[in-house]
Amino acid sequence: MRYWLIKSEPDVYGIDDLARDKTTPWTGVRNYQARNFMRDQMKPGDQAFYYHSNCETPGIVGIAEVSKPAYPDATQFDRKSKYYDEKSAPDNPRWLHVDFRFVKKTPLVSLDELRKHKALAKMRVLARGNRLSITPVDPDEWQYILGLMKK
DNA sequence: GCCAACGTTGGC
DNA sequence: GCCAACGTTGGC
Repeated sequence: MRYWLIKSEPDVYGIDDLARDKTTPWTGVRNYQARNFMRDQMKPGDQAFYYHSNCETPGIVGIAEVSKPAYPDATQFDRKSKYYDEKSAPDNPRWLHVDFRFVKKTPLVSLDELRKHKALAKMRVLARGNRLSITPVDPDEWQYILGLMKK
């Protein structure tokens, strides 16, 4: 089982939306690295920190769990979707995604807070200029952050 | 709203 | 296969 961090903008689809929907297809990822993580490494049961980006206080706000392994993203074939990709062939879909299930909301662990801890210094999400919306989290980092939430 | 950093595209 | 131009991300 692996740990992840997934980013989402609260104005687009935040933790409260996931809490309401219970599960959601993680569609719209159009980055090969992020796709490969979902396609090649994510398994049902994997846990992910839910991170709010592009908002007043960016940071981790909850936990989600992979509920369905990767399958083709329907939005790539939908001409009306902003995620439509004319270069993707139905018999060889370019974009895949997993489903996530809501686990729980957590106390906010802000980006500022994450940066304060040496144990987390290597986290991909903290790297300068990082834009990847799905990043792996080490088990040690996962446990450490859970610890921060208990304080 | 600005802008640095990054991924992708396309001309050559 | 290089690399300039472009579009997007996301913190501030």
